[in-house]
Amino acid sequence: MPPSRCHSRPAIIPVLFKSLFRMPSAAFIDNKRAVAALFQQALFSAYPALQQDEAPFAIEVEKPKNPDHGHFAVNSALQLARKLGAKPRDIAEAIVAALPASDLITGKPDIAGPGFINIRLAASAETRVVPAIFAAADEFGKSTDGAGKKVMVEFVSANPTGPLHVGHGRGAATGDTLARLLETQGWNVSREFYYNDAGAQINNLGLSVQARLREKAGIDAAFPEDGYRGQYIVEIAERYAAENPADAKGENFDAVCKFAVAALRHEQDLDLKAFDVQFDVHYLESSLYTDGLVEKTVEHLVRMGHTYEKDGALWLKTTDYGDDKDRVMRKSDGTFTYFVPDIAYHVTKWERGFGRAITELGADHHGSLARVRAGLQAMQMGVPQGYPDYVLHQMITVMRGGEEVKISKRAGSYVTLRDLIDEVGRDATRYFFVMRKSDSQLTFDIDLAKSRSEDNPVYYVQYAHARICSVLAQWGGDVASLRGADLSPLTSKYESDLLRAMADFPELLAAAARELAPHLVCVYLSDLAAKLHSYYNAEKFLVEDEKLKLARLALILATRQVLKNGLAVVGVSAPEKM
RNA sequence: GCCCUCGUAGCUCAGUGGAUAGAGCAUCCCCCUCCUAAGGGGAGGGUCACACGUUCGAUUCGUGUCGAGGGCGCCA
Repeated sequence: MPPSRCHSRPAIIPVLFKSLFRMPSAAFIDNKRAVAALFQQALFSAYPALQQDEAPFAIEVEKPKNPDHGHFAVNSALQLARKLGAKPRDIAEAIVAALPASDLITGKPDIAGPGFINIRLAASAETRVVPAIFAAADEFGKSTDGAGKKVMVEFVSANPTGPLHVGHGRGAATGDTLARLLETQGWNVSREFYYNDAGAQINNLGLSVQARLREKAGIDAAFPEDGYRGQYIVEIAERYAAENPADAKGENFDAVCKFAVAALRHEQDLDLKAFDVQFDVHYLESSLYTDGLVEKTVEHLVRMGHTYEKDGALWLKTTDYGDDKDRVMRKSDGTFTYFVPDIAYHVTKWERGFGRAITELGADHHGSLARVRAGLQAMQMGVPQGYPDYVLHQMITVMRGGEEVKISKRAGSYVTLRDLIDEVGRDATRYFFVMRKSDSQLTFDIDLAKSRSEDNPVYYVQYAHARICSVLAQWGGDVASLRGADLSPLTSKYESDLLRAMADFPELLAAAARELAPHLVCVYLSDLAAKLHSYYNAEKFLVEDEKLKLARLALILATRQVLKNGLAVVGVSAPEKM
């Protein structure tokens, strides 16, 4: 296991405490809460009876998507219309009339449409986010809600039977971004890779390599029917023969298997490193057998009484826990089915102190979800019912030359993760995989990604960052001096849009982590970049008016910080030049 | 047949219990004597698959139908 991450882990704790004291990102959220509190007060003063309810009505403040509707909107008048037996607009009038004076809000709230109350913040409240960003810097947007609790994110978990393909790439990008997201929320995250290095697949791998060795040695041998036909098998065979001249025919089957697995694991590790994905732990399925955990798990399940013997096999009554049919645990030939080590593995997650675990899988494995959960419940060892959380990513359709490329290890047709990283670039590949909701299918057009890489959305976001760097460089002043800039000249629509978008960042990260939805970060970044580009084209930053210039530079400096922080969550670089 | 996910612009995809459903690409028209045009502004393009229900309000929630993908083996 790579030690680097393990060593860096303890550093999280002081960071948490530091940010707790600073509360860097609380500024704008407080605006929202303060507005809610004002309206709560107004509501109870206009309708005192509401306060007497056992569950008093709570004001909800939301952000309207249409900017013409102000910074915040309150829809309580609509929600209360029936209960109060009054027209929504009349209720809204009464609430607004009862509103206490406050320097938070500018002007009188509008009553619009069917009964929305639209609120505009005072400029001083709006710009508060900028100094908050400067103070928190790389920590802006983070939260301590996770309280340092342990969570494991298991992802990729490819069998060591071939190179990583595009599907693994999607899993790697999704899982790693999830891990980064949880870290922003103060969780103590461990990234884990589970190797299915036991069982029929490995046997099959060994047979495939062996067949190529025999071919090489001029022995007429049939290639295994379900064998792996990829070119990489031939290469492994060649290397095996070169490094083991005494066994050029591959008669030592165990040695061939070990060699092939080691070679493929090494390749996979290199690919993941190139993708900037690092694991804390690589867990070997084979160790579950050698450590006796599979046997132990089976014995425990039998003792708990959710098993039975039938047709010479041992069955687990997964139907007791919501599965649609019972599952065989031990086959009539005495070997275990794959889902037994799966359960044993998840038991170790719980026993290793992970109160929360997230398993990132391709959707083609979703069948294992109900079985593993059922198995954990049948263990009756206090594991919560929904353990572990699952994030499934849908299949990828790969297009090349206008035609679909069928991904098949056995047939040998392949687009590897390495191909994408080499041809499209790490940043673009990661961004592309994360920008789509993981449970919708995505089409990866290789030609488009390669030949028109400038159309890739990641450049749009990175360009915004680079543009800001360029402006600041031309200004040539001391960036630190912008920290205390007077922000009152920031009054345009573009400036207000940027301020509001940046103030949303902490909530966005919290929501993306809560929903286990990394793509929301990309959606956000793309939106923030668009606001910067619009601003750039509409206004000049390096203007004569010194006060205005410094205010604008402070604003884009803050924007650069938020872009950088967001890109870091997705694992994409923030270049200073492009 | 049963289970899971999805169905939103020509294409690839976001989004939401609320006000006029968005972006990129593609098509068309504009914008660099000016901080990077890898950019911006504008036009066209939609029965949010369909039906019924819940709701003051449904594209969003529920049920059903249709369509796409995946899973349903003593394979992993």
